[in-house]
Amino acid sequence: MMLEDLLRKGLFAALEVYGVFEEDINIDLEKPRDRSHGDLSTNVALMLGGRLKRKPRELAGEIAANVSFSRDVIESVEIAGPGFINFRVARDYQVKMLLDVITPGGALEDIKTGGGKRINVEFISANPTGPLNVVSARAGAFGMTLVKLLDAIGYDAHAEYYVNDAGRQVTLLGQSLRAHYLQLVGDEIEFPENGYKGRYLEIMAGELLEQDTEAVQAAAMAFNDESFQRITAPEGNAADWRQLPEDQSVRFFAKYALMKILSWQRETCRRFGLRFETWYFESELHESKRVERALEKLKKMDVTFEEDDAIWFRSTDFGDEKDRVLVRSDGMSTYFLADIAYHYHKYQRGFERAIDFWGPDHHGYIPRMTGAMKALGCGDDWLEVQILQQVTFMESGRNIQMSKRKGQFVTMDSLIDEVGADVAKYIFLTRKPNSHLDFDLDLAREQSDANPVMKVKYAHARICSLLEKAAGLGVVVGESTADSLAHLEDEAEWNLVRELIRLPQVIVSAARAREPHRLTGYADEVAGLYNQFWHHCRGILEKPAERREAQLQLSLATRQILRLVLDMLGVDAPESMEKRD
RNA sequence: GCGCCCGUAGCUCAGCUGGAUAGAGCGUCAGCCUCCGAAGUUGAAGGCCAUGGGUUCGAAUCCCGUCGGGCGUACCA
Repeated sequence: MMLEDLLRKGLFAALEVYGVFEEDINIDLEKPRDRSHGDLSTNVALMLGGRLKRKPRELAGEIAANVSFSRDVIESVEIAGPGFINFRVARDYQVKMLLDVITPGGALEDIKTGGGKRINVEFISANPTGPLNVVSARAGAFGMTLVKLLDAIGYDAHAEYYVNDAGRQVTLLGQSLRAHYLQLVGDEIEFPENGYKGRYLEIMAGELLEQDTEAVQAAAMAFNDESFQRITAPEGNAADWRQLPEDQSVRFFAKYALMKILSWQRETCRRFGLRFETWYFESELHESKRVERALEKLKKMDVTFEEDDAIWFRSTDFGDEKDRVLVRSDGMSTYFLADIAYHYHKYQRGFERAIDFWGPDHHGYIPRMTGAMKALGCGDDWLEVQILQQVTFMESGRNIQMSKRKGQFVTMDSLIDEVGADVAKYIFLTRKPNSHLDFDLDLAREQSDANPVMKVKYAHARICSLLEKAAGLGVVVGESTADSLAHLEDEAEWNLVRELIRLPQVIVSAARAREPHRLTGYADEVAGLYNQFWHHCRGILEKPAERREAQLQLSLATRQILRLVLDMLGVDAPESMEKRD
């Protein structure tokens, strides 16, 4: 049983005389900021004071006198301030907790309460009309870490990427590439209005010009594999495409562009350490008639109506501010309908819950989408949308406007090239999801001490170095046991222990709140406390055997926990780092 | 106009779902390596938590108003 549960149980036993039971109140136990206030603290007396018409401080005194815990667990119970009850946890018990955290099958197993339920986490899902830009990097870092967090608390989380390879934008993409291509061969052609003007399409057109059909087919073969088989190479001879009727040739160009761009996007994700179990293609929804079937289902649920020759969804019944079109008056289905079909298929694929990460420009889309899922009977909470606020990129003190059509944006690749995936991910993950983020590219490029991730990596490398040195001296660091950790003495050591044993609850709270950034805060805290311990307890290897053993064990435990957290953040934990001047 | 998000140190941001004296990094100033890794560490300076009310034992945190900033308000995707 976790310590908190143990304390709650004891407190409720003491509260029975007041007629207060578990269902009446939620007992908070938290780690006080000030260490003189003990290891854990509760405010029950303050919460119950008003209700029981008692002075909180007196009530706290009574409760404190009535709770009984084994001395092996709780060393002392004190009341303080306006009526807090503070518990001091026995140090032997803290050691026990630490062992429990670092031992396989221990505390980190106990928090796996998800029962293996499948959760779909969809993120990035950028339009396949250009290279991924840096905005996707933030979503990638968040999504991937959330997947790992959910797995850590016992769910079966599934990373998914939705590819919008249908609709008008794809046609526009084909027209754009075709225009670039024809311009290269000297044809007079007007560039499509709102076409994609990025350099990458110009370059792509140039490459295409040099390739023969076989090369294109070979590229398609290399691109396709079992996990990613949707877009195939366009048929026919590249050189002949310009001779075809426009609509046909546009389709060919679109297909080619999609293939190339998706291969870029996939490669960028790979470089950034993102793994998607599924790349889901919108085109498949149309081909498999899922879009039509979703519409039929909605009609059957009686949440649609016809007006002005269009078919509408009664999203106002689900809290939306107006009803939304599913099928336009010209008979074309909307993106919204395809999206409903997509999410409904997620539901049918057996996910207990779906979490989507969207940009702030889509927040108005939430009520209609969650509404549609409710209408289809998926359950009120089945679809959960997390909005990731905007990233503003600063360069030379100015904002960079991101526009794919104009071809002005910072690519995710250039971010990885310049600051490295680790640094980028860590920085994104120190911010909470719903706040705007100013990303200073100049600062990031400097690789300076402004990178908080370095402190954590450094602490890890330092521990590795210490353990290596110990091994070189013939010092054997054995199994971690209560005995081997029994000789911790210094306050700096206990401070570290207290932080290390918080790991399970940090993971649980970060996962439940969908706030992966709590992990970076924790990593930073652990690294800082280790550094303090380090400076305060110099000369570990020269100490008497028992002290040395305890401190090496503590270092080992710290390293294990840092590795685990860094792994969740997708950040490498290096054995050594280059020394700096 | 309406809706959503945000406003915390000079700058970039945390603040563990309402707790005790508001935190970190960068920048500034002053210390700490003949010693296991100084990308570290110890300390100083820097705050009317945008603002005015409310809720209560207690508010940066919850509610309402105001002011500022971002985004959205399509038979686009």
